[in-house]
Amino acid sequence: MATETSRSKIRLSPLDVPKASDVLANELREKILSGEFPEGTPLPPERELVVQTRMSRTTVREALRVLEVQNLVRIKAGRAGGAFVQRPGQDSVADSLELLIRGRRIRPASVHETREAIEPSCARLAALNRTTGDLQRLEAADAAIGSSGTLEAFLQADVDWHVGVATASHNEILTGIMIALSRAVHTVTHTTGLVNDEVRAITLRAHRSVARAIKDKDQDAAGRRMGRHLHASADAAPAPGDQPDR
Amino acid sequence: MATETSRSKIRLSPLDVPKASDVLANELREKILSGEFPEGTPLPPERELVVQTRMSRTTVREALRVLEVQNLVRIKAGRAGGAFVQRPGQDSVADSLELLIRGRRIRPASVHETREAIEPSCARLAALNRTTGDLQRLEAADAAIGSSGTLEAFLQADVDWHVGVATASHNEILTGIMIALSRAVHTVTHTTGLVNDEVRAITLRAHRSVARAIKDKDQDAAGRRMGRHLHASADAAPAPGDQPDR
DNA sequence: ATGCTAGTTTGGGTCAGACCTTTGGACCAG
DNA sequence: CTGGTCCAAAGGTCTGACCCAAACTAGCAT
Repeated sequence: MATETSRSKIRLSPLDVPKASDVLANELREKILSGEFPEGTPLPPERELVVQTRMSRTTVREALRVLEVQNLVRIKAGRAGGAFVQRPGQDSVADSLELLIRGRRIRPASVHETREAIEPSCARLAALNRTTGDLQRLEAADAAIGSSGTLEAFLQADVDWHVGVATASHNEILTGIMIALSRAVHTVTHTTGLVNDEVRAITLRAHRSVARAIKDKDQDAAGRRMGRHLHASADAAPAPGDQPDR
Repeated sequence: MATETSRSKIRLSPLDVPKASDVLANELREKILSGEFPEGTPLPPERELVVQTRMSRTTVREALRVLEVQNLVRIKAGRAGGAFVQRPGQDSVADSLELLIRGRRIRPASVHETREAIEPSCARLAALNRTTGDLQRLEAADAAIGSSGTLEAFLQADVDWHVGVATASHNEILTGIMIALSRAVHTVTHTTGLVNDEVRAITLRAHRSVARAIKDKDQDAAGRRMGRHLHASADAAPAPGDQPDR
């Protein structure tokens, strides 16, 4: 069994043979991320890239498609169209987190757990870094909660408020994560949701209380109140033994 | 300036005309996420999809490529190759966060801020949910820190330990985020890093102290100590005015 | 029988070229 | 000022061919 077929001691680590389209994609990605291509720059048209790279149009297109999926370029058709450089935003993080949550069947409870882990910190940072513009946005979202509205409108306003707090933290990473979590919560609650007037009133009061702390730059109070708010709404939503996956 | 050129009040939201390849990609993505195609299932070969969907191979390939970038399938060449269904893992979240951090020139300070926001919560959850296997992994990482080693080895071990804590929280979302942040910190520190024996000793002591709390299921202590550890290492690393981008 | 070697098959990767569709602009008619 | 017509640029799709990689298979030589 132990047949050593090699007569030479020369050893090579397994070579990777990258696909041509990946090579191009990587090349372009580097130039984008390094800032060599600032935002909005149009990449050369596909047929132009073909002659420059000596690759086929198929390959060039695949590379561009990859970058598009990664939200590094936006591709428009038609005259004056083409691939335009874009900096990746919080949305792309949100997309991939959404895939993770859906694909892995992550329990809503886990999502909530994550929010409880993160949002108080968001609130603390918001209290530290908020601008007056941030405060206005929070108030606007709250206004939409109290008044009127369908279930859909309520959920949207609630999400807006929480994302607003994250934005006020002026930390783009946390903001991206919160956008993702909010989306997930939104869709889940949409189906599970029982939302009556009492819930609205309670939510509104909690939000206002947190917002006041943020306005007063009181980090501790902001974090503490946000924690309580989340904990309370966790109790309100039924903790389902529905899909006890992991 | 206020020229209202429209005489009609009828408003339509912009219609999207999805690309054929996106239609296919979405279709397949749904079936994957819904669990209809369990992990490891081979999708039909490209040429087979062509006859089933009546699309060209180009289009089919583009769709598959999209799914590959989203980490929903793994594509292998050669006989018995093809596209195999894969559930998205923490890595894909890490990838997109990495793009965000690099592409937006997020300051190392912001990354650290995010860690300080998240890791104490990870530690608290770890204290709640850790298994004995988790504890062993933490010890292993710490062993690698103390002994020997190049700068590279130290950083890797440190990252492993922190990811280990996240893993012990048994919250896949937090784990994914931590993997991403760790990677980012790793590369940054790699260049900036000043790491002497004293730093190693201090790091080791802090880790052990957190690990003990996790072992004892003492949530408060775990969270508190992790917070202090991060705060301390933030001071150790120079707070650079290097790239004060935003 | 054993073990290497050369085909063979299945499937992805790349290429070249044609044609379709979308979009912006220019120009013209009412 | 409005609506039509046409053109050109650029992405989107299709066809069909060929090239490579991987896994199996059949011989052939020892």
